[in-house]
Amino acid sequence: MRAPRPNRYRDAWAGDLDADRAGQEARVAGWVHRRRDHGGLIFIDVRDRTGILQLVFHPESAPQVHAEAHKLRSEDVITVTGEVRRRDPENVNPNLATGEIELAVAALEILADAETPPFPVDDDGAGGEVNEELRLRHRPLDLRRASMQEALVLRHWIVRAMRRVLEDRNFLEIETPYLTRSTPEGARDFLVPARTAPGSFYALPQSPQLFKQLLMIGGLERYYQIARCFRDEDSRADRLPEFTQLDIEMGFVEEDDVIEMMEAVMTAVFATVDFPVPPAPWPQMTHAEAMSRFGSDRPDTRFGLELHDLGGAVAQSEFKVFAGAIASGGVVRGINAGAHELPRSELDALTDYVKRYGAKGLVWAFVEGADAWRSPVAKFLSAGEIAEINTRLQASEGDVLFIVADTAEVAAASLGALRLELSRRFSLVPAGVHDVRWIVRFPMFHYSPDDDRWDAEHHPFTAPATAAGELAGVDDLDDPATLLSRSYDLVLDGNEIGGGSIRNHRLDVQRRIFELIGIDDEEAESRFGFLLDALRYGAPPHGGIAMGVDRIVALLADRDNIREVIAFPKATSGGDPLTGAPAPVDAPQLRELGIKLA
RNA sequence: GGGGGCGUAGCUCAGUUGGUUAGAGCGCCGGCCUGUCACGCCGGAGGUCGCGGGUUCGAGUCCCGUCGCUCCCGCCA
Repeated sequence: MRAPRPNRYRDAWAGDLDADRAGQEARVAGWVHRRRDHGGLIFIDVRDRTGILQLVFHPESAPQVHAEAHKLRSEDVITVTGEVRRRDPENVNPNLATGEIELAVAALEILADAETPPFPVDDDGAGGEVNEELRLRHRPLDLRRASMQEALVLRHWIVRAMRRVLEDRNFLEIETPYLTRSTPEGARDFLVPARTAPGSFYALPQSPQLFKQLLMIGGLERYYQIARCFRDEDSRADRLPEFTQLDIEMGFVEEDDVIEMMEAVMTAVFATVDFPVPPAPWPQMTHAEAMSRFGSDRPDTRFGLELHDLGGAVAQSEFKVFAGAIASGGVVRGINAGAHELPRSELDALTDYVKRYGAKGLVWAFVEGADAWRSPVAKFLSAGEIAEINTRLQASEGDVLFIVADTAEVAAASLGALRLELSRRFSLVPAGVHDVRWIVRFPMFHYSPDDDRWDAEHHPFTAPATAAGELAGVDDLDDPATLLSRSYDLVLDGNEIGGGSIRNHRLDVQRRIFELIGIDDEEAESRFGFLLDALRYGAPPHGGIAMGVDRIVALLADRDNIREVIAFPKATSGGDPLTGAPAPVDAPQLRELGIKLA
């Protein structure tokens, strides 16, 4: 790291000093990381952003300073001046970057006392993980920990790599509004009451989607933005109400143009942090294939255990669970988990596991021969049926099979989740192996039984594709069930890290899509009139993508939670333990906004 | 909205079948210590067992409720 401009507090970073400075005077500043007070000699580890440096206080050479150093405690803020000394060989600490040197302190100034911290600030101390709410409540202290500093530094380098590639390719960084218009559909909006229009509200953007399309229509081809997005939905380990996207849109492009651009961006990101992935171009798998082989639209393809259809083998079976599922339009699908012996308790646990995804049950079977099983359902199946299932699952003696009979959606969701659970139990993902791939051609619509209508799978601004993969015109849009979209998601090791699509630049197609999802002309005009207007005056073909910055950083930093790579995250509940947000506001504030609490 | 896990000292945790004065490691405070680096040794302080109610002769432990954190399902165009 570049040396700091010398000032009253320091002329060197603690973690940067090395033997080249031996014999010279240096001034460093930082926090007391740890003290080892021998009564005579006192050792203090001082810590700044760059690392740790050992200070030595000698009683003879600087008695007053030595006496002062007795008072130092964890997290006190100090600045010291002294001579950089090479350590004797037997005193070198190989675990410390600055372990070959130390600073013999001649002058000490305590800049701030610290109360005893509520939790240890060092990562390598004894004890386990500190309660996360406590960490968030004292986030400034928590941020001093090496693991948090590393994560935020990594985040900086990742975003920097993204910007560099985009700037090399003539992208413009443009900001879009945070106070915007609510367009319900999709996630719940965060609302902001408008003082100047009582009863009316701004909404915080769920994404800059419409604005970036308007930028393309505005001729500002090639836009990007590191954009904060807001969705008022429940949190998860990889999902918070407030999150960051790398948002991109390009004019005069098709799928391949966006994909090639993003492969360049992500290749730079992976290289920056030495994350080993296969070289681009990355494989493209259709959504249909992903669902059928892996039961997921973000498949982890680093291990097998693929799903296989067994419907043909059991449609006529005496076993009503299987035959009935087929008869009522469902499916019977299974996976071969390989040769494993599982106790009944684990089989029961796996059954409970798939029930979370809506499955009514889980059929398990241990293969004992070409047409023989040990299984609770073996007696309901003919030898021929068992043999056919074994063949379809490529099963051999000793393998354990899992089968679900249900609707296509439930079978995919439960077996897709089961395969991931089994991969954890059996440690099936090889260490150090990573997989990046595109999932393309999502269905344009999905049917929502609750609302009895078709909803956009991605969003209603996505361009439809015919089954042949052609750009669809209005005439092709009559059967929502069969329509695909010109969309693409980027998946890393089974995690969706980004997604986008080619958009509708033709007014007639856009209107037809609104119609198909139950938005009539009047409603479309009132809610999206500004977009439809813009489409009237010459919109270029355009498309783009949005990447989940928090997720990308968490995966590359090997954290299992995006809160670990965000400086000031919300807790799972949506609250902020640091500031206490959300919090009640004064009555006058509410009055001014024309709001009366129920 | 639903399900699982957790909540005991400043931190991380243990606490058996309900039974004497609730423990450990780290941290903290005091003393000793001149080559440590998770320094060492000796001594000490520190508890609303998340909160409220109930059962019981007796509750950290059992029951009901509630709050907080967390993971998951729903939700997330």
